[in-house]
Amino acid sequence: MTLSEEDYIKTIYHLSDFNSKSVATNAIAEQMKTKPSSVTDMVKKLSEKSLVNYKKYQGVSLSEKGRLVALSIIRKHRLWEVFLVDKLNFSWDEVHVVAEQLEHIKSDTLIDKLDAHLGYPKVDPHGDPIPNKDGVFTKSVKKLISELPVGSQGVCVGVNDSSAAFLKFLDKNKIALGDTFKILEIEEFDGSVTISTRSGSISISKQIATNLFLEIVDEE
Amino acid sequence: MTLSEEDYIKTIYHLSDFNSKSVATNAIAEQMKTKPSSVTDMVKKLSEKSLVNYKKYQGVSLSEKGRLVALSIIRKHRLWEVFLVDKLNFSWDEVHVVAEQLEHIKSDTLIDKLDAHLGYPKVDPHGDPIPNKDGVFTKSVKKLISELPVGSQGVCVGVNDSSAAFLKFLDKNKIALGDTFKILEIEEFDGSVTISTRSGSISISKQIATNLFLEIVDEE
DNA sequence: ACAATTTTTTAGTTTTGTCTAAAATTTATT
DNA sequence: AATAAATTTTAGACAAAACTAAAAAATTGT
Ligand SMILES: [Mn+2]
Ligand SMILES: [Mn+2]
Ligand SMILES: [Mn+2]
Ligand SMILES: [Mn+2]
Repeated sequence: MTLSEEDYIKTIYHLSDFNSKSVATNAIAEQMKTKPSSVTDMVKKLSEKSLVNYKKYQGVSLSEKGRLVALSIIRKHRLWEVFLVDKLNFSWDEVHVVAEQLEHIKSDTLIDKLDAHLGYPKVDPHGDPIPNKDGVFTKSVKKLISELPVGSQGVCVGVNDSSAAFLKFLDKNKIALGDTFKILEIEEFDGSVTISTRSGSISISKQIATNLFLEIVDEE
Repeated sequence: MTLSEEDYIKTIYHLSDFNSKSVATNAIAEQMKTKPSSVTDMVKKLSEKSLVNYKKYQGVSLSEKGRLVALSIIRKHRLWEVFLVDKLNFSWDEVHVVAEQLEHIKSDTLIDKLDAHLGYPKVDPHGDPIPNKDGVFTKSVKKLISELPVGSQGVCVGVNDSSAAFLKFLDKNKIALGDTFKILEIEEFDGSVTISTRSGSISISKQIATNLFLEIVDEE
């Protein structure tokens, strides 16, 4: 597998919503910052290798083989992210770009030994689950703050938007993975939400509420 | 810089004997397992970027700029080798192939933090020095066992041949970096050398003697 | 010195992944 | 249902990095 093929497979996986549903050529092109005609060429090639299911004008979906390739790349990406944060003291908003490169290093031994060295982590620094060698991972029952009713309580376990800008914003506002939040009030007018934290209660905008995942502890 | 350009620069550096002397097209082709015509094409390209000095039919040498690029790649290669051995428990004969990939990861922050994490090592697992950020490194005064007279004593600090086969041979014969050896006898007939180790004295063939470096402690 | 050999370069292809422009197909609108 | 708009594919071209075959230059042997 070439680096480029791997990037296409990963993009198709993410756009198909972990659901192996059909993805549009234009969507892939936009995500990969390339042209639709280039996507068509590559999709044909991936189809030849039976990594994707493809019929002209019908969109593309990952085959089971392709899904396993995607999960193996995602496993590597997330393990490297854990390494960068836990061992090299990167902050969680810096690791993604470096992991984009490291995920393409080819060595099964390397990734096994890295996994062991990190103590077999289950999630990456953004709260996303790390698949095992066979592509199996536990999809946690997490919900966006914006989807929860007043009174819900849970542990912050992930972000929807993992851009450096958003992650920096969270750091500045002392919101971190592992924090426990309770929904105190939802403002109908603008969708902003008041939540309680250890250090008191704060109000977060609707935009923030739609980008933070809680793992529900208690739903009164 | 592309991955391929980096590999050419590194090869030219090694073939020029760390000496910026002129290297033959055929030598590069052989080392890189490619054809001389491909080398000529690439050398022209590197010359355009003033990474090498090149005149038709005159061979090629690294410019100062090219030398610094080479040292930066070698720095990365050797730091990753230390990481693989010290942190991930690779054995020293397995690390080279993986480091060949890792050396191309582009992130200054990454390599700085890796260096710190490893405790700023001075040499890699094969005894080769690690250049600092500015390309400065201490060239140790090491000599091949085959070049030393009877009575010499020194610490084993490096290998000339770093193939997996040779490194495995050393492990099997309980020869490791850091061991102290003394030259007891040199057999004129076949060039084999008897050396004393902690565990007794052993005889090594001429071929081994020309591939092990000692840092001289005492030369009687 | 000059012919033979070796080394190096040039010229012309190939493969991978990209692009633009145009054609084909599907989807949306009246 | 017909037309307009958007999406997708095809056709043809290009840059990077490799190759083969042939030409040019340098080196070696007599
Ligand atoms: Mn990431
Ligand atoms: Mn992540
Ligand atoms: Mn090495
Ligand atoms: Mn080494």
